[in-house]
Amino acid sequence: MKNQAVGSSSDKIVVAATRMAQARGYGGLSIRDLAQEVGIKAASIYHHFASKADLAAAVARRYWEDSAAVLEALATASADPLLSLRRYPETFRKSLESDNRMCLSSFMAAEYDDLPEGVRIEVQAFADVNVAWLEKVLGEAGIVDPEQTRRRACAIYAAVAGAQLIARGRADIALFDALIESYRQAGLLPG
Amino acid sequence: MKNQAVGSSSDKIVVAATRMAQARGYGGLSIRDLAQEVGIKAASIYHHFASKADLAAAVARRYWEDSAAVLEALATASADPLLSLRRYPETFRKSLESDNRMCLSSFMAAEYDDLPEGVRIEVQAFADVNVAWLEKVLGEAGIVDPEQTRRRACAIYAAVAGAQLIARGRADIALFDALIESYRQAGLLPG
DNA sequence: ACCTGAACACCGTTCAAGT
DNA sequence: ACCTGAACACCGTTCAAGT
Repeated sequence: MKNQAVGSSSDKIVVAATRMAQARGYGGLSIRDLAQEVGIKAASIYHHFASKADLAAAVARRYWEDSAAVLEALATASADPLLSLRRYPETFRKSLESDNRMCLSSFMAAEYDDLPEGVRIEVQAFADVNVAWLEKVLGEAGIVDPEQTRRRACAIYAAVAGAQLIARGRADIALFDALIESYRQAGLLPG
Repeated sequence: MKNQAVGSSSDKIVVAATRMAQARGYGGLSIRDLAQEVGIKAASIYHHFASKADLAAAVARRYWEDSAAVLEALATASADPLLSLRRYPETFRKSLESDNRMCLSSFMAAEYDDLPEGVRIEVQAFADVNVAWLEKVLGEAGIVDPEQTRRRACAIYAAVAGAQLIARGRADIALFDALIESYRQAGLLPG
């Protein structure tokens, strides 16, 4: 389940790199800054990861794995699928609460052109996980034409990611809340 | 109206920088690459712009000015506000059509933490222009509770930007079209 | 196994010097 | 006015050398 023992050097690197990438993206992920934060030299990072691309791929993989676990927990915690749907935007809100950070996968989607292949795959996996979860919960809720659940799941994911992006651009978490509420009023999300 | 004469060196720099920033963001905007594309040396860029921040601010300002003009033309071209609304997503689709590029303002919203103050202001102006246009056209169409037009305008802008971001992450313009169509079916955009 | 200093080829930026 | 070569302090990365 865990790829690195909690508290190990590799683990500390991944955790710090995740936070940095959520604030500055793949391009802004600085090996030298990262090393300083972990308390080692830049060259030592390469003892744990073969390259920046490898590190970022590990970071992105762990990111979607953790996200999948959070969504799973959310679905089992609230027996009512409608409540799960209602709480879905909270997973994106949490990033903004943490110093206006954003979803690593959204940031890296923007950086598509400069993304190594191995990172791209893990970034897309995050989207897959979110859409699959939404599709399942939408199906259980039965509020959408069965033939449209997947399309609606994609739409919700894209819209929530967009709300987070625009709110980050203003460092305004209240704007995120207002956007989600507008989605509900418009009928994109269940009220 | 125009800040640089068309065809001048400054103009060529801004045009090339805009395309580069739409593909690689502010951080990925390389002065050396840019100079090479324009056919001068990197140091020469600084004869036209005091710094990378100044150049990026000029780029972002021109970007929202051009965008405002395009939206104005769209509104006057189609007398029916519902038709204007229907065509609004096309303005975001065009970036994807151009080698999977994205909205400069969306990319830079992600880069919020690393954005110089002068650039931030112009980036936010783009959002303001889009929301104001949507608010006006939504009002004319009269399809939304008058007290909710501004909130709905924000929601549409955020959702369309999100659709572009997610479609770029897959280099899949058909996904953008599907997302916009889903927004219409869900009721966020008029059918 | 884990870390490091020194080096490599880059980057944005500055500046004195050219035309 | 416009451009440039050379330099500055950075960057990701490599590697031989340390423990």
